[in-house]
Amino acid sequence: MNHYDMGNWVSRMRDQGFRVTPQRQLILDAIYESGGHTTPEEIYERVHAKAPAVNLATIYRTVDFLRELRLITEMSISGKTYYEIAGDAPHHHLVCRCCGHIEQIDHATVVGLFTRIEQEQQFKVETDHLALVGVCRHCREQATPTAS
Amino acid sequence: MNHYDMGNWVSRMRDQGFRVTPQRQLILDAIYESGGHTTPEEIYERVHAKAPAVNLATIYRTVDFLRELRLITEMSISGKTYYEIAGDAPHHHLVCRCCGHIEQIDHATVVGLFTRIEQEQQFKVETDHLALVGVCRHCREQATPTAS
DNA sequence: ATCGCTGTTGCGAAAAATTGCAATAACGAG
DNA sequence: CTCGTTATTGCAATTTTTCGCAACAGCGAT
Ligand SMILES: [Mn+2]
Ligand SMILES: [Mn+2]
Ligand SMILES: [Zn+2]
Ligand SMILES: [Zn+2]
Repeated sequence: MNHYDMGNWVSRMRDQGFRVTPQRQLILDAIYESGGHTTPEEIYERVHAKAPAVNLATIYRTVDFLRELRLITEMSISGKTYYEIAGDAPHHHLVCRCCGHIEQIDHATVVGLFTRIEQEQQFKVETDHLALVGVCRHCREQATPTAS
Repeated sequence: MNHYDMGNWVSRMRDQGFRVTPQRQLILDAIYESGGHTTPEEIYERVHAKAPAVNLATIYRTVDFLRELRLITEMSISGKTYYEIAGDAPHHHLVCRCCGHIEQIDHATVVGLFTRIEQEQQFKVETDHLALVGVCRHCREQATPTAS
């Protein structure tokens, strides 16, 4: 037993016919230890430090695999792709296109929209990591001298 | 005069110190003619048919440029990047992760969330092309035999 | 119409991400 | 524990996307 709910996903993985490999554990660990949003390249470096034999292609394949299993979430910010451990409570982000600052908002803020779409369109929204781009409070003040 | 509001963006481009080149017109045309969401590769083929000399690198650079000018919108669906002419009214999409079907929803559906975030967090959301992933009506019926 | 400044492009090279395939190893059965 | 099946990995080759830079060309000024 290490951290998060390891042991849970181990059996869940095996039950579905997938295999629990040291590579998958290392990669999941690396994402977890990175704390926040991390890139395949960062994951690779972290894993490579412990296990130099692990190939970069395995990183790409595995993050995709872990995402499909919903153990991690994927987010694309200005072209780059980031991964993060999927906690029990989903969260989302506001990304400032001026200063690049990223702030977090919780699921409750957006879930109203999701349920309304589900009621009106019978479409079950499952997005668990949204990135809304815009202008943050600080940059708005700066950009507005007096006018408008 | 051709279509959309050409002539408007031409001067807007020049006013900002950018140049109106045949490549940029061809690429904008290609995206427009594609109708819906299109990829850099598709844009390239379309442009290449008319002007074989245009380089693929120019496609990538130009879609980025046009996106910054907000003449087109960028959307990432399951890893792939798509572009589309930015109409006067923004719209968004519901993407089914089972069948891949994409349906459109209009800005009014989501704008409530945006204004609420603006009021509560002073963050001005400008996202004009959201892709919400989930399960469409059809796939939900199929996947639910009787239970739950 | 010509000139000069500098934003853009084409081109080749580099970097990032994906894929096919043979070798490896997880893990259920005996 | 040993074996056999087959999911997974490492590796090399491909494909996709980005980058540096010299040549080119848009466009304002003359
Ligand atoms: Mn996050
Ligand atoms: Mn669209
Ligand atoms: Zn900002
Ligand atoms: Zn569907």
